[in-house]
Amino acid sequence: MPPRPARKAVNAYHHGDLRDALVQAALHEVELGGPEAISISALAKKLGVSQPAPYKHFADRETLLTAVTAEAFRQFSAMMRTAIKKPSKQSKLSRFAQLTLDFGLRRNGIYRLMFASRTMACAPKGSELHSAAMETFELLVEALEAPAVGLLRERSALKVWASLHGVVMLAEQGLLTGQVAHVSREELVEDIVHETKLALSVAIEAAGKAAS
Amino acid sequence: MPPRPARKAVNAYHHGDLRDALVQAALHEVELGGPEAISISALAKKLGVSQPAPYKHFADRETLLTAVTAEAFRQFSAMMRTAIKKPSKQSKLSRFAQLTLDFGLRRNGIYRLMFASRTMACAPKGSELHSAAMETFELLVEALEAPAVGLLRERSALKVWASLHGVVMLAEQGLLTGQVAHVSREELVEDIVHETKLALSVAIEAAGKAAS
DNA sequence: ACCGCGAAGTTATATCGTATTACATTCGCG
DNA sequence: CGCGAATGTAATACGATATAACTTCGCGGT
Repeated sequence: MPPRPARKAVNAYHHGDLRDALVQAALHEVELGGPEAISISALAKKLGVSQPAPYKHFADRETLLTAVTAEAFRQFSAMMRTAIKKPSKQSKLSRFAQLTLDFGLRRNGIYRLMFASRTMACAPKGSELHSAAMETFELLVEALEAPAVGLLRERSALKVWASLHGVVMLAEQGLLTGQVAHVSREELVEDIVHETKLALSVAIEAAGKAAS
Repeated sequence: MPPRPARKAVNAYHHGDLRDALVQAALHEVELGGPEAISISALAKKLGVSQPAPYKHFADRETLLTAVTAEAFRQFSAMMRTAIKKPSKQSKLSRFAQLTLDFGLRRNGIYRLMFASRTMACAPKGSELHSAAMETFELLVEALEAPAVGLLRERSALKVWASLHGVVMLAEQGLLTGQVAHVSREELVEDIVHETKLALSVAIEAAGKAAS
């Protein structure tokens, strides 16, 4: 199952698993300073290898970024998967939404890498990255806990996804302060969740009536 | 009213209005290649001045970016202002929304500078940039065409803003393709507009009853 | 009229990050 | 064991940011 066997450091000359170490280290850097913060040479120095060594594993900075983004999506998915699995007082959708907001603010650097950088836009359709992102989206659809009626679920999921993304961005950019300061982020998210559920159930019912 | 008198090129040595020329040229570059594309030295070369000349007007790259972003917001606001002024079959909100989507996709580089870069997040509260952004938000509130009841308008505006932003981002990143390809962007936006109006009128009515 | 100061530009240079090329070391497999 | 592929290093070119020190010019005061 693991694509790369993760061999241990073989000796002093060969690092042993530089590729993976690079991705992990980069993820750490991105968490602190965002996508712009990662520097090939800085990573190389931190890992104790020569500056051009990373280029044996990644053609350029962009390629590394893409791999890091894919890893970030996998971690995000894993988190969500466990979160919506265990029973709770809240609905799955609500937990998904609140966790996304939390992730987006706490680990904003990574969030921006995933959702607000050019990296995603450049990912070809079948790529590792694109697949990882689609899988995350599937989790959201699942969190809706609604029957599959046409593409109603997918459409609702898109709207939630978009709204959540917007809230995170606005919050992070300080545009949720000022006049609307006491509309808390959490409240706003609950609003979105609530409206989404309502709209979806109405749409499903309407579709049901139309069919009968 | 104009902060800078825009003097003409005085002679061969002094450019005359380098500051403004830099902002305009940068805006052009951003439109093509996004925020990362602008390079002080490239701009200097394009404008026919020496490479360090821009630093007489902007302390560093970040500062230039901030000025460019503010200018972008002003242009965006101006566009919206005229758009929601003239009468139309569509509602003001609908036009605002569709125009935002259009702007976000057509002039994506600039859009990303405004809404998806670190620049905004770093703008202090009273800054030129922050004010320009707030003014744009006010236009959206105006486009809602709803009476001011508490902060209900502002809350709705935030939700629309967030949703629109999310749709633009998703569309641009190719995440609106695939299974949900035939849910068109425009349709999605109309959905958002419609739901927003509905939710807002319900909330206002509820507030009215609670008061009586 | 002139002087001089400050704004705006220039040349030269330090520093840093990306990326390539040519060379060295080690792994693993026949 | 020995050879090729993978992986790492050293040396280097390039381009961008940024600063320092010097130059040019407009303008306001005397």
